[in-house]
Amino acid sequence: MAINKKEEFTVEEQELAEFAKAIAHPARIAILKVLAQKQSCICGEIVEVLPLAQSTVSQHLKELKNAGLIQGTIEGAKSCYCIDPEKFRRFRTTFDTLFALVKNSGCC
Amino acid sequence: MAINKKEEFTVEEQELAEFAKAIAHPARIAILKVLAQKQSCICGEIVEVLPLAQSTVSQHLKELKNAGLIQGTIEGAKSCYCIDPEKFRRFRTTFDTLFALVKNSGCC
DNA sequence: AATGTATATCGCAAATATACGATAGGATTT
DNA sequence: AAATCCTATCGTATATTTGCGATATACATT
Repeated sequence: MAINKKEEFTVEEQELAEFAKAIAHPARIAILKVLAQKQSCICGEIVEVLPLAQSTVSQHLKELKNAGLIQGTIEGAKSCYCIDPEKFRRFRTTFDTLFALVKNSGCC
Repeated sequence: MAINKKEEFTVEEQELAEFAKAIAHPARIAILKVLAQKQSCICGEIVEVLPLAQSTVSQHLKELKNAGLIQGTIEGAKSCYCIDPEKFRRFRTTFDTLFALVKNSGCC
């Protein structure tokens, strides 16, 4: 049981689900907001602002990076994370495709 | 460990995370598409189309219902599910608020 | 009343996510 | 060179999600 059946859906469905999962936690939304506001990309500042341990924040950053919504590069001793607006546009396009289908759906 | 820290974020962040979680699985996206296309709301047809057991589909429907993205009413012996466009608009608005912050975010 | 049909829920197993402390390793500072 | 700082990763505990079969329930049909 609990076999992974995700592969049996379309690529678009899987892609949108992946994006959605990336922002399916308030901590990760908060991280994105911090990155957007600061315009710069200091990891340590995120840890300071969030009510989570450093290791937990690092894990959330990794998930956002895996989904492609942020990029991370090593900047000397520190790590520099920043939003990938391109991927975010793709996220919105994919979501809007679903929304377009759904928005005029009548109810019984 | 693994204490739930979600409460420590803003209501908006929690709300968007909830919506996102609802569509964070390809099966649930597929269900929404079926409901949107058919315009009517027959649960049995969803089970036929998806590569999942009836009980699993029922569970996914429950999660979509909990998130408010669909409504479900008992229609005789059958159950009638349909999309709630109002909630979906709210989803999009909440997402767009994040997107607006993020879209012009420069990178290092 | 008995049978069949449709759907929800229970109980379980496996997988994944969440969270932390400890630790490792690479820079920077002293 | 040693100490310190920053961040990633490992190990671990717990919680949640995913999936199914079996069962219960509610209506429909015979």
